[in-house]
Amino acid sequence: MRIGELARRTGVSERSLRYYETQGLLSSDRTPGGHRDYPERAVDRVIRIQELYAAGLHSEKIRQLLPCMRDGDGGPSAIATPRLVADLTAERDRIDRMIADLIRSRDTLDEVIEAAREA
Amino acid sequence: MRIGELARRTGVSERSLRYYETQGLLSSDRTPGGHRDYPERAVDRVIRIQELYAAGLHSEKIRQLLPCMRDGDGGPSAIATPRLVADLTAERDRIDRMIADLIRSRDTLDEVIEAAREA
DNA sequence: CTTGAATCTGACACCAGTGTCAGGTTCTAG
DNA sequence: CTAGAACCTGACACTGGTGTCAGATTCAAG
Repeated sequence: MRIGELARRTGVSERSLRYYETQGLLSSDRTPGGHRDYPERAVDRVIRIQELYAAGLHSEKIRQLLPCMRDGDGGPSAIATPRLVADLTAERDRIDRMIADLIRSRDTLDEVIEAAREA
Repeated sequence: MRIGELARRTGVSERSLRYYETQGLLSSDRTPGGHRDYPERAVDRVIRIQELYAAGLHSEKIRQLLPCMRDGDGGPSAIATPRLVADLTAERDRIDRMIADLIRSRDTLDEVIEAAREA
């Protein structure tokens, strides 16, 4: 599929999709004229990438991580090195703390919203 | 207490504490010489502010929100306006989606980490 | 009083993913 | 063939909370 459709289906801008490519996160075939052509499984991959970005991982970590992930069609094509596992474990713990923080903030908002609803 | 102690106890840099003040999020008394002097409850407030920042709220929203929050000593000093409630509800939903995304990313990392541990 | 630690203000830089624009090329329906 | 939509590359800017530095002032212990 073309970049426009991929953008529409993932909710990620064309700009970002091209950026992902420069970062080695996303590859594409090219038409004879040079237009990008993506396989169906690019949709899942882009969504994963977007989620990982949202989780605060940087391009480089995502790039290292991607080959170790279970892909849409089949198992992972690589196993994380001990070094990478250590990094990812740290990221995991950071994400855990982030989730806890977000829950507290959500509770705070709920409290204020509820107080206003009761008034 | 002084800004150094507040920074230590909250884990927020002095730089950020001063920035919060310029944004109207945090007030302080001043010593005759001009040094900031914080009350004990500033600790909780700073932590709340930090959490809200981490949740993606901008200064302006936090500034509007703070007076409506239940403080350490007593109820809220203001009730959110309908306009603010609408904003906060949108933020709340955004945070909900963010939490869901984070959980997916955490699961992804766990999978990769586990795969490496088994290997 | 002295001295070192702590604090003050103001300014500059950064991060890194994303928005946007320009100017040109490719694709595809009619 | 043609027109318009879609895509290409490259470049510039932004965002906004935070790090950091400089130079001056204040605080508190000896």
